Amino acid sequence: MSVESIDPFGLPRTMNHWLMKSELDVYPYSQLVADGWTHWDGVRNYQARNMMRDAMKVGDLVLFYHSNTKPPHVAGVARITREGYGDFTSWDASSKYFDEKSTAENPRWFMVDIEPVCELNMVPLQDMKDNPNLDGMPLLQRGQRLSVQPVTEEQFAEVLRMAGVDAADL
DNA sequence: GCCAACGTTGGC
DNA sequence: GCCAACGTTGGC
Repeated sequence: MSVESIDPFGLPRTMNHWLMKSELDVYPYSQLVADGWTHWDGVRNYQARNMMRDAMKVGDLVLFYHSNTKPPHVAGVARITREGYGDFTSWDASSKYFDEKSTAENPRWFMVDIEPVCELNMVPLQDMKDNPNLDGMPLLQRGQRLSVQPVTEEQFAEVLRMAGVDAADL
């Protein structure tokens, strides 16, 4: 079964699901709620960039994951509100994410905008590892460090179920 | 604090 | 194009 939405041309398409990592003490989910929306800047990994530039679509849902905390956990759901565009911090010389090879005319790095959808009861990493329904989820693979990852619709729904939420209610 | 995994850099 | 050195990520 696939979730469909309507694209600007009125054609149905399959919606994608994602997981995005944020360090709890850098940008927690509560900050996203307080801000209302944010641009997801500072990603400097080509695989992650390619997903943001090419694959993330408005309306796609995101598991918001807190890394570098005990326990690491999924904290909420977010939604893509703007598709990939040049990460302006990459051509801002005063930014720690500055990259001299990136310009506004020819961006090397991309970002998307997201907004909060709902906070979740914490779903700890260990609980996801212990759940056989999540076998194969990229986050749980050994050595997986990507800060932006795809998840299947089934995996997305299962994580929400673990938090006591029905994905169909979003 | 440790360290495994992995990406990037740069000499050759 | 290879690969050693180095830096980062991120769980533990």
